[in-house]
This record gives sequence, structure tokens and C-alpha cells, in this order.
Amino acid sequence: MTEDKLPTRKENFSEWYNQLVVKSELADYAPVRGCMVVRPYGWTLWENMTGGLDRRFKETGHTNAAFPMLIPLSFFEKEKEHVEGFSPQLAVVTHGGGEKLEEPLVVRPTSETIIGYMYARWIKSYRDLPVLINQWGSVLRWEIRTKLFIRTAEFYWQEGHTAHSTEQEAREETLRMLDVYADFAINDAAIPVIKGEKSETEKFAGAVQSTSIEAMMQDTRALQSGTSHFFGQNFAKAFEIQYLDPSNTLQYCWTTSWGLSSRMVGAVIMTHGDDQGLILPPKIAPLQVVIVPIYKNDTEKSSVLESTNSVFKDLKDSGIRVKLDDREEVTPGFKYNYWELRGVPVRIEIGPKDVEQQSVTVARRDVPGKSGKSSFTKAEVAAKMHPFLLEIQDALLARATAFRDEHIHEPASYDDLKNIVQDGWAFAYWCGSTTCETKVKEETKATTRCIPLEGQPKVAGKCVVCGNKAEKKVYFARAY
RNA sequence: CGGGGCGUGGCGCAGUCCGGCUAGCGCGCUUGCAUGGGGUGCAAGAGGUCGGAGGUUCAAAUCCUCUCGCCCCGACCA
Repeated sequence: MTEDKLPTRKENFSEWYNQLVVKSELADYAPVRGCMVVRPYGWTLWENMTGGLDRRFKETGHTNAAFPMLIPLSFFEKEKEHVEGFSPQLAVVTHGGGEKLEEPLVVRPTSETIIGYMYARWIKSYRDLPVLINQWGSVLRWEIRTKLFIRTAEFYWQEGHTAHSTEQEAREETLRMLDVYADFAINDAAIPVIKGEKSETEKFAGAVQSTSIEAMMQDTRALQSGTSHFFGQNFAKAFEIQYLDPSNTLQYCWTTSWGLSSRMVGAVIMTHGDDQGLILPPKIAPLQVVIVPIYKNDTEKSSVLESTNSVFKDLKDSGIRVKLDDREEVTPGFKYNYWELRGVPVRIEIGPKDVEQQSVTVARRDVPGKSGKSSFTKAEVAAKMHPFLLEIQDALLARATAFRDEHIHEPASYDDLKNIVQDGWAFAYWCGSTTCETKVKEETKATTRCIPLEGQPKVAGKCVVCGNKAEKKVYFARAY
């Protein structure tokens, strides 16, 4: 375990991220290229995220199930765009039990095909609809360039798959789950996101329409943090997912899928972290409070530990995720840096002076140095901690929102757009043509992120690239 | 696929050109003592078939041949 200083975000944002993930013990590199090991601290963070999502899925009527990891290769060939989109990324199992398999099996890169196959068997009548199933698991997409949490071959996620009797109901489901993702991102992860529709080139392979939530990282690059797809009847026709309607006519279902992955962990790191390390939002932080005792000799030690123990108990009893760092072999200063690197939202310091005054010193992770320190009386710590954590949660969201808004600009011209996307997002009229989109990508590396669902102008304008009539505005940005 | 670079304790490196005692250094790790309100100091330890195979030699981390792996740049792909 190395505890050297991180590079600053300004010096080298990418290197800051790579080292931070490893040093904070969120994750580590696995012996297989492209794969990562999620360490206990990182997995606890992910669990706190999945918990918030899973609760929301249940509230919106979904139930969990599990589908197999291995999928017959032939399944992928049933939907044309789907196979074209995924075949370069597939890992294929050709042997089992020492023998060559009759049909190769694909390690799932996503589960539309196998779930579609099962839905076709289960759905017979309009009375069986809607089917609202979610699956938690991992998937594998072959990747060369990897970055822990952001792009790895295997990653953890959930994928919801639903089938409906009408187009409208399926479209509503897609937007409902996009709202769930946005609500989670904003309120739990304190990440402001923009909901929008993907362009033809950016949408999911096989979808009629893809929508996503897009977040801005501190290097101003965009990160797609959750997606929701409307498939129309594409998969229903490929897998014959059919039902008899009330008039005894055979109909194809309308299906959707939606997913949010462990990439969200990367989003939390790159949205909130600073040069000292992680800054975790209290709602999802594995530890919300860490207590550091300070003493010089045995006399001080016993009175200080008495105080830390009682504060620890008060906080724990009130439902706070708290840790007492009573290690004797490292100094308090070392512990400050250690827990700051790991992003614990609140640090409580208790020394002889605090004991004497029946108080504790409280330091906020999101406000470094003396200005983030204040004093609570010992008796009120537990009562004050809940609102204090909420205040921090709000401050993180406000800071991230301000940062994002400062880096979104509306270009006055195409040249202006080229400048803007070097250090921000450009919000501009776009005619919708792939030609214009591709031109921007080739000349600036920026792609269209999404056509936002909200905040569209009432009147048409001119495409920032070609000058033709444009109905809607889109975000252009460099993306992960 | 083309060009360049690197493999030496857990991590980062020196030593290789010009072969020679027991292969060093920093960080980390273990133990002890002191220290303790912002990355503490001192001392004693543990830990290496020098990427692998073969060869030259009295003697190889060092020279020769083959081989494996990784990184960077370019090409290709999205």
C-alpha cells in the first residue's frame, strides 16, 4: 500500500484518477487484461448505490430474476443491428468438459437475446403483460483500452427488461426508468445529470430509441451514466415474443431495456474528488464518519478513549456508518490523510482539549483545512450529525452543478464550438444529420451526447455546423 | 502489422556498456523504544532461482542465441 501524494487533477487528470482508484483501495488490476478486482471498500460503495437503485426499481413495480451468463451464439444473429453492434466485443466459449462444443456459447455482453427467448415462451396472453423484470449481474465486452470502473471488459450492472402490450406503455416505461436513474444520480450520488435522447449513431445496437443521463466530469468530459432503450418490436419479431390480445388476435410485444453500471462509481470519483483524494456523498459513502483520538500519554489516552468510545456508540446507535480509528502505530496526521484519501465525509477529532471542554472537533471532507472545522458539544454530536451529513450532501450537488453550468456554453458559430469543446460542452442547434455529427467528431473529437428532453427552445434555429434549419438543440462534448 | 522501449524483493529503481567477494538503494512490511492537534523519529529484522531456456567462461544480472510478457508511437478498428 503506497501512501504517496497523488498527482493533482490539473497536472494530469487521467493519472490522478488511475492512482486514486488503486490507492483508496476501491479496486485493483486483475491478472487478466481488461478485468478489475473490486475491493471491499469499492464494493461497499457499489452496494450502497445498488441498494438505492433496487429500492426504486421495486417501488416502480419491478422484480429481480437471474438469467444465464452463457448464451448460444445463434441468438445474437437473430437481430441484425444487434449482432453488428456487438460481434466485435464478444468473448466466445468453444470448449467445455474437454470437448469442442457443437454450438459456441457467448459470454453475455448484455441479455436482450436470451431474455427475449424466454419471454417468448412465457408470454401467451395480454393478461401476462406487462413483464417487468430486472437482473443484477456482470457482463463481458472485449476491450483493449481499459480504465478501472469506466471501461473494463467485465463490469457489474443491472439490466431491466420489460415487455408491454402497447407502444405507448413501452415508451412510458423507458422514460420512467430514465427518471429513476436521474433521481438516483442527483439525490444519492449528488451528480447532476441531463436526460436526453441519443442520436442515430450513438444509440444502442438494435434500439429504436435510446435515452441516457449524461454527467460532466471535472475534466469537462461527458460520461454516459445510465441508459434506457425503447426497442419497438425489433426484438419481439426476432424472438417471436407474441401475445393474444382481447380480440384473440396475435400481436407482437413492445419491449424495453435499461441499465446502469459500476461505471457510476467512476462518475462519483471524477465528479467530487479533489487533489487529496475521494470525496464521497454521505448517502452512499461506506463510512460517513471517522473518529480520530489524539493523546500524548497514558493519562490522556484513557480519558480520550473514553470519550471516543462514547461518541462512537452514540453515532452508531443513531444509524450513522462510523469508524473509530484507534490504531496506535500511526499518528493523527497520518490518519487525516489516510481517511481524506478515502473520501470519508466527516472526521471527528477528539483530544485532551476536547475532553476538557466536553466537545469534539468536526472536520468536513468537502471543505479542506481550518475553514471546514467546527466544534460540536459531545452531547449533541449524534443529534446534529444527520442534518450535517445532509448539508454536505447538498453542498456536493450544488458544487457539481455550478461546475457543470460554468462549463456549458452556447456557441455563436462553428469556430466557437470548436473552442468550447476543448474545455466544456457546447449546447447548440443541430439539424440531425449524421454528416454534421461526423464532421464535428472528426474535427474536434467531440460527439453528440444527447438531445435533452427538457429545456428545448420553442422556435427553430440554424444548425451550428451546416446552417440548415434545426428544430432541436444537442450537447456536443468529448466523452469517456 | 511497422518502429522504439522495458522486464532485478510487494512497489519504484541502480548495477549491464567494460563479467569477479555475501546483488544494492528508496518506499512499503515485521519487532522494539520513543513520539502523537496535519503524511513522526531511531534501531533491529524478514523478503530476490536478476522474465524463461540454452550457450560462452575458472566465474554471468552483466557477453551470445532463441523465447515469453508488458508499455509507448504509428497503422487498423469503433
